[in-house]
Amino acid sequence: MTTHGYRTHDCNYLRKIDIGKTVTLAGWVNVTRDHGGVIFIDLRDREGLTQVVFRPEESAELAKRSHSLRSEDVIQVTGRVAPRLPGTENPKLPTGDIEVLPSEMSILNKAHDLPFQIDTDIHNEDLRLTYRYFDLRRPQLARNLRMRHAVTKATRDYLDSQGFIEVETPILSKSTPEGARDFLVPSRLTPGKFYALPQAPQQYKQLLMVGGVEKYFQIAKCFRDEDLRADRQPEFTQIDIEASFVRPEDIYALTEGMLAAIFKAARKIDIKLPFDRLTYREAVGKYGSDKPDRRFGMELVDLGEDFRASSFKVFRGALDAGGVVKAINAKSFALLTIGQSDELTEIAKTFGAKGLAFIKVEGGEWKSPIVKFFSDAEKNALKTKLNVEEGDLILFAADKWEVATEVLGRIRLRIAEMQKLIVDLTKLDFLWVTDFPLLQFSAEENKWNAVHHPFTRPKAEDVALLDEEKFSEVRAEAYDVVLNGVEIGGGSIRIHEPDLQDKMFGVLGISPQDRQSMFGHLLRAFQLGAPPHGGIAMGLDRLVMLVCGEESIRDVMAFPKNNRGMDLMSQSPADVDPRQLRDLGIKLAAGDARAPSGKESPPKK
RNA sequence: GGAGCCUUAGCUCAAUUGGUUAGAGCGCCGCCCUGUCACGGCGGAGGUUGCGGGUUCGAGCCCCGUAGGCUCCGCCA
Repeated sequence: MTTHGYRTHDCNYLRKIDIGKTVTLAGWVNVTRDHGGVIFIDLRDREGLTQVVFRPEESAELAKRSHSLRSEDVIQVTGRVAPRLPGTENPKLPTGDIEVLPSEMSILNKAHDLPFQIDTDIHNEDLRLTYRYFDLRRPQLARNLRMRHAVTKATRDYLDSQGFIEVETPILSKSTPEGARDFLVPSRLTPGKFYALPQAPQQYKQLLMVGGVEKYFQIAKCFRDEDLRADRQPEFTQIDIEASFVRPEDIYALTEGMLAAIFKAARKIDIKLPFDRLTYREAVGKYGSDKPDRRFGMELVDLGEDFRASSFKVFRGALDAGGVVKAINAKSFALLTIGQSDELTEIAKTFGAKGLAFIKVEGGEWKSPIVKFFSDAEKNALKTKLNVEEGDLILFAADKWEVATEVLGRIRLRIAEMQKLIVDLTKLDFLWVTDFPLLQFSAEENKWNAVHHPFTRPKAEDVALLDEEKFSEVRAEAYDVVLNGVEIGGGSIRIHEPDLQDKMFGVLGISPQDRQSMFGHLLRAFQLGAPPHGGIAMGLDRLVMLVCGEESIRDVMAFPKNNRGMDLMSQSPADVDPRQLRDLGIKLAAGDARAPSGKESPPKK
């Protein structure tokens, strides 16, 4: 970018070759080193640092004024590029061979008392979020923003190269019954009615396929009114992709190519293609999770065959009831603390186990309350299958498949944290999880819900099961892409036939009237020449988080909200003027909502 | 809705496990310092230990409650 007046170069530009030039720089005072006589300033802009030196013998007046400079003042200096005195060069700085001797200096903006220092660690996230615009100057956040840009740019470039076009879809949209709670927007022009902010552009992207777009993508804002987490914000961004006349293989190849382009652009690394694939049954059976972290071992081992006729009632009973017996071997963890042991038991109970059976191998002995019930054959089976050695801790779960796998999966992850098993933090383990179940029974609602969403296609060979009402066995043409135990994207091939879609709505317990009022447009669209189609949505925030090595998506968003969904900087959500509510035909319920309390914010103009 | 951890100066943290006047570094203010690069030196200001209650001769520390923050479960793909 050319600059007119404010500066001639950025703060990471000048080198030896520029010595003698007269330049103008502008930026923030990073640090001052005031020697009483000579004063050094590290001037910072987003590109880097340049040392500026004020010397009384060059300009007494300037040197005097420079004493008042403090960190984060914004200044502009014009001066001569000079070599540093021999022996005072700074090899740590790219500009460390030179310095600027100003003949002019103006303070563009004075920084008053700082809420915290830019160059020190700060853990008070409350304070950081309140002064987010200030926190963004810290190198780490500045880097994250640029990394995010590199990711979205690589995404757009790659998808463009594959013939995809970016299409925007509405933010003011329609509430749908399935999925997360919607954010609602009252309509002034149709009082009493509401828009909903989109949880994802799902229906729109399918309708774009009906519209003949064939290859669509969008870097799309999505909104879900649910509780927050380190990796969940009420508004977040998806890389949303949909294509016509595709099979899962097409989506896999496209996604892998895109991720390769992203990691190449952002991190200059080549990721290994193609990704491994696990079915949902394999992933959960082996790792106790549908988003397995395979950067460490400790896999779940199935012991059903070995204990089918066991005299140990707990195991035998679980198997007789159609359940499973599984175990993990936490290598060299026999000496865990009481606290750790209690915590693991607590996890087991939280996720539905009655208890947590264990064997500690100490001094050549199997220390365990249950081992006395095992036959020699059973012990030998354990020893072989679990590779039991001195110092190991074996943990068992005997329950329904779903419970036993989840319990051990959660414990596996916690033990990996306790033992710090993930040593290589640069490792990237991508994989596909395929063949998800289509439906899941909700005991709470006493009905079947879509695991993915209601538009997901059942696998062709499982459609018959749908008619037989064997809902738990129906697999979906759906897939997730997982990186290091984090689900970074998911998608499916969709239903494009009105009768199949209608059948699906029926299974989900949506009445014929509701189908028409809520999805009539979609069903009609499917009667006007709908191509087979499918796609995927990638969680951009989570992806960038992993690219940056961060542990929270808040650190890769410019202006995130805190745990309670509040923006501490702008103090939103906030009261609104009563007139705004009146225009919308909204009355706050007395007592419940924090209705007008006398102390209101002044009316907006 | 539930569980865990946390809350001491503007920031990051200490406080000998219940003992006299709550300290340090950075930052801030003042003075000194002409080659530093986390410059240095001397001095100073800055605290209702989140808030409320209790136990005790005595509480930053123990107990109860409460607020806020973060992490997790529920919830959410």
